[in-house]
Amino acid sequence: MNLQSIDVKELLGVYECKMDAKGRVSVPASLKKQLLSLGSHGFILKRSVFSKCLELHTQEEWASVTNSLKKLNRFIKKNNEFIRMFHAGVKQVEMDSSGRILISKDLINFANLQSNIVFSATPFGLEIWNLSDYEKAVNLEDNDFAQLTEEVMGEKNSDGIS
Amino acid sequence: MNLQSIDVKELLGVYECKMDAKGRVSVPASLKKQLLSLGSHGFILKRSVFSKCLELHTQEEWASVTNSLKKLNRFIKKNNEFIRMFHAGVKQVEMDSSGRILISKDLINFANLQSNIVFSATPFGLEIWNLSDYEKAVNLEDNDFAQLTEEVMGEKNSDGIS
DNA sequence: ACTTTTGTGGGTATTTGTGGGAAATAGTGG
DNA sequence: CCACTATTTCCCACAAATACCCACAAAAGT
Repeated sequence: MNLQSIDVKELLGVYECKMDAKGRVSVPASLKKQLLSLGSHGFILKRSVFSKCLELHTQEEWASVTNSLKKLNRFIKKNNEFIRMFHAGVKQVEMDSSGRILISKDLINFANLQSNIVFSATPFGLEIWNLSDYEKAVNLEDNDFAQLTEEVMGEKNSDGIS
Repeated sequence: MNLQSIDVKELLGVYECKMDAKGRVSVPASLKKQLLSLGSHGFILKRSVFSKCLELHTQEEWASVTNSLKKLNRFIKKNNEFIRMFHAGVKQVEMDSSGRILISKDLINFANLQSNIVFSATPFGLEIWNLSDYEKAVNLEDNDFAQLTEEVMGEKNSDGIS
C-alpha cells in the first residue's frame, strides 16, 4: 500500500505502539503520513479535558482555536478559568529525525502512560492512551455502548443528528 | 527538538519547574526562547486579579495595557480604586545570566509559591502558579468544565464568540 | 529472496536545570 | 554616619534532561 500521496482532512485509525524508556513514541507510519500531509512538523500535545489521555493537534488546528479564544474578554473571571483549564498541560512538540515525539514526564504521568500506547484518531482529534486504559474505556462490559449509542445518536432524525 | 527559530505571536505551553530557596525560578527553555523572540529581557511581574497566582508580561504587552487604562476617567472613584488595585504588587524583573527570574518575597507570599512551580502560557498571558494550587484550578472534579464551556463559549454565534 | 521502510534501542555531546559561595547592593536601626 | 542584616547579583560547578546520532531487527513491499 502506498500512502505517500494520500491527502486527508481528518485523521483516521487506531494504532498500538510502544513508548521507550526515554518517553519517546514513534508515530505509526500511516498516521505520520497523514499528519505530515495536514501540515508542519510541529504539533501541540496536551491533556484531554474529560479523560486521562492526551491529545495531539497540528499547529494550524491549534492556531485557529487560539484565534477564537483571543476574542474572549480577559477581564471576565470565567473566561480566565475556561482558558486555563482548556490549556492544561499544553506542550509544543516536534517529531525527531526518526519520526518520534517526546512526551514530557508530567504528561506521561497525567495519562498514566507505560510501554504500550494507543493512538486513536477520531473526527474530534487524535488521542493518545495507555493501552489498558484505552481497552477499559472502549470495553463494552464496562460501558454500555449500546445504551450510549441510543442516548447520543438515537434522536429524532434518521441520522441521529438533530 | 529545535525551537531555536520559532517565532511566536503568543506564548504557548504549560511547564512545571522549581523555585530555589532564594526565590529564583529558571524559565523553561522553550518559554525562554519564546519570550526572547517576543522582545526584551525585561518583564513585568504582578499579582493576578482573579486568582492567587502571578502574571508575567512583556514590556510591550504592559505598555498596551497601560494605554487602555489611561483612557479611564480618573475622576470616577471606582476607576481610581480599580487602577490602584490593578497595580498592586507590580514589579519589574529581568532574567539573570542563567535565565532565571527572581520573585520577591511579597509575591511569593501572595501566590503561595513553594518549591514546585507551574508556568502556564495562554492567549491571555503567562501565569505562574504553585503546582498544587494549579492542579486544583484545572481539576475537573473541582470545576464544572462543561458548564463553564457553555457559559463562556455557548453564545449566540456558532463559534461561541459574540 | 532481496530491498526498503518502519520500529526500537542506546551512546554521547550538548543544553538545561539546580544549587551554593561570595561579592555587591540595599535596607535598618542605633 | 556607621555597623549590621537582609537581599540581590554574579559567578562557577555539577546533575539531569534532551537532541542528535547511528545501529540493527522486524515488517512490508517488490
